[in-house]
Amino acid sequence: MGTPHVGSTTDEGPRTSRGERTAARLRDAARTVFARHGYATARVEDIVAEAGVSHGTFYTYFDNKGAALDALIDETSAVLLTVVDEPWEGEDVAATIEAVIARFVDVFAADADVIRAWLEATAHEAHFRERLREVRDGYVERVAAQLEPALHGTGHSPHSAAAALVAMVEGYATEMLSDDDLAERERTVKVLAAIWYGGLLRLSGVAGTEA
Amino acid sequence: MGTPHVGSTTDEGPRTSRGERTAARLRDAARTVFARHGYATARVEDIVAEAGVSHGTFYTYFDNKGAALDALIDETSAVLLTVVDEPWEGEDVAATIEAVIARFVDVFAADADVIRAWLEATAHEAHFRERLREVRDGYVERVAAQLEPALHGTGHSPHSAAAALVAMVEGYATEMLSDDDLAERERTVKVLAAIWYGGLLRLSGVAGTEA
Amino acid sequence: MGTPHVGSTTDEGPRTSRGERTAARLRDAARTVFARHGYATARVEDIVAEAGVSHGTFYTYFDNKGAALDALIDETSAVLLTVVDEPWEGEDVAATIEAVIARFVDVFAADADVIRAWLEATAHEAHFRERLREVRDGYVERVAAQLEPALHGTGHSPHSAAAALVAMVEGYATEMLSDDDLAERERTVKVLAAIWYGGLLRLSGVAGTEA
Amino acid sequence: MGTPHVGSTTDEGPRTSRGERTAARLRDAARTVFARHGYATARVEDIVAEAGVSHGTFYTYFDNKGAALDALIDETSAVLLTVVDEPWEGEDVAATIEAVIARFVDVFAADADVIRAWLEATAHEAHFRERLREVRDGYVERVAAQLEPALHGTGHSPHSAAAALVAMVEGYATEMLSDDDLAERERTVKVLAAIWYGGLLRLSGVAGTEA
DNA sequence: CATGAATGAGCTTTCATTCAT
DNA sequence: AATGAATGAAAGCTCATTCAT
Repeated sequence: MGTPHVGSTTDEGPRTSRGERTAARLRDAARTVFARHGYATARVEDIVAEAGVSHGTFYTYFDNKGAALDALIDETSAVLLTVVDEPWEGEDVAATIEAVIARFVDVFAADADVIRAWLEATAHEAHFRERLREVRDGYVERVAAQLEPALHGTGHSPHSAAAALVAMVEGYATEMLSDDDLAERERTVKVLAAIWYGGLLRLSGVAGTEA
Repeated sequence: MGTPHVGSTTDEGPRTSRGERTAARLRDAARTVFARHGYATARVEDIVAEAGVSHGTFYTYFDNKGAALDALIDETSAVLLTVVDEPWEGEDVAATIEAVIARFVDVFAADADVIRAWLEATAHEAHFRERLREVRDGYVERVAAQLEPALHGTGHSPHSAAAALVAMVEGYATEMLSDDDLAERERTVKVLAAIWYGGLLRLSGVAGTEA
Repeated sequence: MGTPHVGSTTDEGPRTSRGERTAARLRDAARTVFARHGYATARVEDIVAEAGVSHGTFYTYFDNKGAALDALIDETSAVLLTVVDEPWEGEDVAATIEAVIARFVDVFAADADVIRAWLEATAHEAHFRERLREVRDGYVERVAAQLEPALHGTGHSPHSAAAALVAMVEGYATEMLSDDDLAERERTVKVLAAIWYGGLLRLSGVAGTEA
Repeated sequence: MGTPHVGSTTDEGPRTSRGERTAARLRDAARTVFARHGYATARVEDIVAEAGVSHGTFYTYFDNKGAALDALIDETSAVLLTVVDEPWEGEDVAATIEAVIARFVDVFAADADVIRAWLEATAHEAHFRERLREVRDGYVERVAAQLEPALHGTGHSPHSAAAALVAMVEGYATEMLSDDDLAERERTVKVLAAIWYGGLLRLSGVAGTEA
């Protein structure tokens, strides 16, 4: 929130409640417009039109177009980090995995628009590439740490395994999931959890000699 | 600019061998530049500078920037469809899966630059969105058909499972793999194959009650 | 470039008085530049230089070059239609004709620059062709209606006669008249009026057997 | 024919009969394309496509686009000058006038496409303005000379009267006449001749006191 | 704080013309 | 003579950003 865009040091934002309302309108508008056109193609004019404010007002709240995306990413990555930091261990491993995946899928589904714009922006701005690496490395490492004991001595890198599992969840959730079909979401979580769990068993050498 | 452009197969092009050489130079240059800047930020001027031709020459071969990406996608998707259509069945299921994944990872690694530009372009041009859906649906369906027998009666949708496994391979290969470390690539293929196979066992109900 | 453009009445434009001033400056500049180079060869850059504003400002007020000509045509054709609608009948036919012609010549002389650009533009844009036809048909029909009684039963079409007389006045006024020589203008009006009146007599069969 | 464009001193053109054929094809094509798009908007590419030759061939025959129009104007103005120089006096003045007008209208109708392109080109190239003035002055002066005796002592300038009558015929013929309706053409000639003759009577003071 | 006119660098695209083959 | 690829100087138009009000 308010984290300035790269190179900027001033904290954007309003001091009054009227200003807070305008800022919120602009964030919402930016999100809508990024979802509609993508980040690169979105025009500041579209955003202010959507927000119902004048052109100049945008720059009262953001240093530039990138800062608006940054503000959205602030929120999304905060939520993602929260999810990563939630407790993970549990009696029933399969159920724990399913719970973790469900939480991730929920976040991805809720913020898919922001994430897609973010991913797109990584293609042309190093700043967004870095922010993505930072957050993604965060949860890949967290997952890798969880996998460590199970993979110990198998020759498989926990990091690789974590990256693969994360790629699966992320890719499915951001690109293939329609954001309103709740039943589909539940089925998806079950499939992802099964693959994750079965994959882990196989990686750890516990199962998979049959069939 | 979100503006649509002409179809995928450009009728532009040379009638002489000199022209063929120029066209190839432009395609290579486009690829290099898209890899460097992303699609949206790439300028035609960058491409012609890289190719060592004049500005106008670009338009002798392509209607616009999008047409250049289309030409690259033509090649990449042809290769992808070839991989999809290669034989799939084999005595040893685990080995077969590993072989298939290895082929996919090879293609993705080889054409990661094109694919990343393509993915980015889906954000602002419907045309590229459609081409991606077309090709991706192609291999998701192919994979789903393979999974069908194993998942029959389990309540899991072959399509979802296929989408998840494909997302894992695609995501890992295009975003997390450095394109020159061959050893890393081999380890990765083993991990992906293990997850894929173990996940399948679990999905099909064969294994996974242990642990 | 033969490309069509937006309608005649631009919704572009200023909401402030400063903007109104800029718009007027641009209209004047466009007129000057069209007079100097013709429509096709005139560059937006010439217009903004003449108006003393930046390049982008032009597009705040007009969608494109054609819209600037449209704005000028709006004014000119409004004046022309006014002249057409002024009273026409009078005691002395010859004097009435002279008065009407004088009014027309005045308008054509005053707006010859716009009209010449307009005529030129009809060569490459259908839109201007249509606007011309609309306005010209307007006064040709008005004149034809006046001639009707006199030509009744003569076998001559009032429309043809009107078209011929209008062509004479239009052609003379826009192409052959220098716009500052007032004495020349007065002599011209007398000649045109004499031809018009004598021509009518002859067409109506009243005179012309002599000589 | 072969008169080079302004500034050029080489006589364009072919030495062989094959070359002559190509030149003719290009002239025809230029005429067609100028008629379709106007002079400014016509592209050399359109002309060569219409002629069925390659791009470079155009420049074997013409120094530039203007030279192609010049070649067409060469033909048209030659015909116009011929008409002007044809005998003019006759027993029956009214009949003579009608004959002269008929010849003019025929030429204008036949070459309306060239003339329209020529008129348009006067808007942006001084060269064509000069050629037009030259030819037009030619027949205006010729007509003025004919009117001289009749207008002597009336206070009306023979030049003005000639210019008005020429403007009428030119304007009507190039802008208002459809080029294929022969009956319309005949009626038009009668109307123009009547106005011309009646106008003259009036100008010379012979008639017009009635009505 | 909000407004919206003004800026101008930047990018795409076009097309007359040249020239090696 | 004919070809068509290559050139590069123009334009046109867009849009992030600034700033006077």
